[in-house]
Amino acid sequence: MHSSRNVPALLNKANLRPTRQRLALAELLFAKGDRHVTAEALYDEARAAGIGVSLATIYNTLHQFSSAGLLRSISVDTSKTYFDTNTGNHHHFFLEDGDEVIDMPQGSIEISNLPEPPEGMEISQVDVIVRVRSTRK
Amino acid sequence: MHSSRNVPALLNKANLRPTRQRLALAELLFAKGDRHVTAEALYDEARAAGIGVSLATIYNTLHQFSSAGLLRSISVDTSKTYFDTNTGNHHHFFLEDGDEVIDMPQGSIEISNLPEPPEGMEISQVDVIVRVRSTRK
DNA sequence: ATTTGTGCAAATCGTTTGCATCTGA
DNA sequence: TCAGATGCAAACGATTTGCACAAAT
Repeated sequence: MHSSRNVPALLNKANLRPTRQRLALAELLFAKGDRHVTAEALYDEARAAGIGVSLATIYNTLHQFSSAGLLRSISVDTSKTYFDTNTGNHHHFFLEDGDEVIDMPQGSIEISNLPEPPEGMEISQVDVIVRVRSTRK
Repeated sequence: MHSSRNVPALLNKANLRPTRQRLALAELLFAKGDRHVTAEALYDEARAAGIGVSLATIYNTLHQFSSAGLLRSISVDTSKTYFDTNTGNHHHFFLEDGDEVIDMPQGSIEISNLPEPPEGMEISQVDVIVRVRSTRK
C-alpha cells in the first residue's frame, strides 16, 4: 500500500509539512503493513519508540492523515475510534472479546441488491462489520 | 413488531419489574413504530411527556431492554449510541449530515461470499451501514 | 422483609479546544 | 518572517458508577 520509504512524499502530496512528529508517526504507521490503531495505542507506541509527541498531536495527525486519504477511520464500538492504514475497499471482523479489528480479505464480501439511497442522497461509504466472538462461552 | 399494548407482558418476559418508569418508556419506545433513539433524545421526550425519570434510569433501561432483546444498539458514530426498536434482521442508512439512522427495508441487502470467521470464532452479528450524504455539496 | 429499581451527583474516559510557544519554509 | 504545528492543561460530552432512598414482590 503506502511504502515506508518516501514518507516525505506522502506528506507533501497531502500538503502537510514534514515535521519531526508527522514523519515519525507516518513511519510507525506505514512501515509494518496494514494495521488498526487507536490514538492511545499509537501514542504509547510512539513514546516507547522514543518519539517526543503529545497526545493532542497524535489526534491532530490521525485526523489530518484521514482527511488526506492516508488512513480510514472505523467506528465499531462507541468507545474508541480505530484508524486503518488500509484505505482500499474492504471490510472488517470485530472481535468482541478483545476489541480487536481485523481486515477481511478484499473481494471476500459481495453485496448485492443495495437499495437506492434516500432522495437527494448519495452513498459515501458502505461499511460492513462482522462481529465475532469466541465459540466457547 | 412489539405491540404497544401488553407492555407489562414484555417486561415480564424480560424479568424486569413493571415499574412506572419502565412502563412509560416502553410505551414511548414501542408505540409509534420503528425508531432510532439516543439516550438523551429519549430523556428529553420523556420529560416533555411529563414522565419523571432520570437520565441514569434511561441508560439503565435502554441497556436492560437491549439485553432482553427488545432493542438493538447501533454504533454508527463514535459519539453516541443509537437504540433501534426494530430487532429484526436488517441494516441501516446513516445520514452523515444530520446524524440520523434509517432502516433499510429488510431483505433489501444480499451479502454473499462471507469469509469464515477466524479460528474458534463464531459470527454474532453482521452490521451493514451505508453512509450517505446530500448530493449537493 | 427483602430484593430490585431509581435519582442524584461525582467520576470516567476518549476526544477536543484554547492558547502560548516553537519550527519549518 | 510568519503561517502552520506542537504541547499542555483545561474543557467537553456521552456514559457509568456509588450510594442513599423509594418502590415492587
